[in-house]
Amino acid sequence: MSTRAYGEPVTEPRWLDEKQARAWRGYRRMRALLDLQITRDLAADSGLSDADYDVLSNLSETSPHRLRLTELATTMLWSKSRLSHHLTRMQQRGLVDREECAGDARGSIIVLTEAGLRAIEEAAPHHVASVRRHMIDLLTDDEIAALDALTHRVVTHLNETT
Amino acid sequence: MSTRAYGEPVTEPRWLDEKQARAWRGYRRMRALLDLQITRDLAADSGLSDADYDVLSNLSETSPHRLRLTELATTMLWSKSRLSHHLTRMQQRGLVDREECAGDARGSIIVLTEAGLRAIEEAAPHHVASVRRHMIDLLTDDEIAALDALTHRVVTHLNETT
DNA sequence: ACGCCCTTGTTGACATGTCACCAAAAGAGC
DNA sequence: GCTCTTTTGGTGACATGTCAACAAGGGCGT
Repeated sequence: MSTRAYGEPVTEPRWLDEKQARAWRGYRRMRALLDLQITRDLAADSGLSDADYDVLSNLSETSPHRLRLTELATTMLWSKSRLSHHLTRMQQRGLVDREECAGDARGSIIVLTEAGLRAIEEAAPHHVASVRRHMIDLLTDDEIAALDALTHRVVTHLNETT
Repeated sequence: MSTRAYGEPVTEPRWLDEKQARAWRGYRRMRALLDLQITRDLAADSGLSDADYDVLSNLSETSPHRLRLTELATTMLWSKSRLSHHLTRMQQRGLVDREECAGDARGSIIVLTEAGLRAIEEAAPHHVASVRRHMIDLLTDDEIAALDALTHRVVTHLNETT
């Protein structure tokens, strides 16, 4: 006979075993600490926030340094609202600009300005050094390979989960 | 003779090689997608935010279900200010309570309420299932071990960087 | 052309996080 | 006991993120 009391879930939850729990907690802690450190480095070296850097980085990787707002939002996994607000602030600082979209009067094309380009070009070397120092250079080749494989599998799964 | 122009950095930045870049981008993307998904699951299953869950989880893991604010903040890597604000909101929802600290009149002891305990106990199984579904169960034993080793090494390094 | 529905980007209200500052109390040195 | 410094937790102003609603335009069928 079952010992399950009224209201208890039918299936006993499958808790994480010790190794899984260690890995999960380690991931969470690394995530938090790495974020703090990289944010600090970025602000100290370049006066940019993570969000600023991401926007500039994505824009600078396109050929004519411009993207539709929706496209940029999708790439960055941001809501259009969040991006619009953030771009307004970056525009006031002269890092990006908005252009009208030929062929779609609703459209807003986000352009990397000269100042924005300079900002990301100056920030990038410091940022890469920071990423190396606090993570990449601490890993073996095998670990880099494992991280690559594992993260891409999880990403694929999450993309399919819509 | 050097071709370094005036103002250029003395040392050429060591960019990431292809494998490192793939791993780094994969990590960043997994981080973002996993966050979104787990936040969604948590809200849908339990009506809690990530922040709520973290607070409740840390409190529930202590013996008498209470912690000094500073201690909790340190454990969570949050600022005292952020924690204080968040606790005020959680207190209004009845999930936690503040007690005076015997022996230190400045002190604020954060207590998990009955409602808070119920909330975390109901949320936990769903949350673990979510973590499994979107990450842990997608990894091999070797990958779990690699993740464990790698994250703890990075965490140790970051802790030493003060 | 017209009606209909979808997409686009923005906005304002509100939730949350950050930062600088503060009062009160604890702790250290004398 | 008495300064002086540090720690503690909180607060308000402000920066940032979320959410729902919106106006304006595109695209489609007829």
